[in-house]
Amino acid sequence: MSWTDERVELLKKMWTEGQSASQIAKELGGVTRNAVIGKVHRLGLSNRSGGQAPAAPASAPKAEAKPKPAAARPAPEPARAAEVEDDDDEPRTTSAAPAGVPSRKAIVPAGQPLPPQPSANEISPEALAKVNEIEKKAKKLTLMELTERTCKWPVGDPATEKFWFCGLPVQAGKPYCEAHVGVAFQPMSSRRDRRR
DNA sequence: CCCTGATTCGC
DNA sequence: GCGAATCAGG
Repeated sequence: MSWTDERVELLKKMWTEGQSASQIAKELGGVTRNAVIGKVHRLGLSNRSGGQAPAAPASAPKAEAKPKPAAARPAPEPARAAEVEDDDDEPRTTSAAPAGVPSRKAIVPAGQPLPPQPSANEISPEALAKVNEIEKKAKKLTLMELTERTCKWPVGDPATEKFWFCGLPVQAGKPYCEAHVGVAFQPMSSRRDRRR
């Protein structure tokens, strides 16, 4: 595969959107993430545009050159339904998942395990905010698409069609992504202390 | 281990 | 210019 105009554009677009090199590579097809990264560099969009690279004299051994793209991202793009096949014309009874803590106001079949309900009470507002944030980027995987390393946090009502799993990459050996781990594993109740 | 981007260097 | 291999970090 060669870097046609279109492909380069898609690359730019996705990179700007904050997609990872591997995701871009997957989307483009026929290239590896290395290829993508290499191209990104050649195109000179490794760092955020606008700002000029601070003149880095060859004599300066910049040990902390970490132009992390993440820091470059000005604002998360609004979710654009691209690859997700969402063509059912089905009436959205529950409507799009409000995102946030998996809510199940609707009917939950008896006997069905509820989604991980974080004790419904005091959860770091920050953690919740974080969850809301990342759920916009959720891959919205189906049960079948889950792997050992995709976040298995359920969103929506299992009884409806509008149900999916976060699907973002988990980090350690945890079942959830970073954000969801935050609300899933609460630090044990700060019980004054329970000396052994 | 999984992932990320960064860099190098033969092609 | 390209990208696999490698490096460096989380």
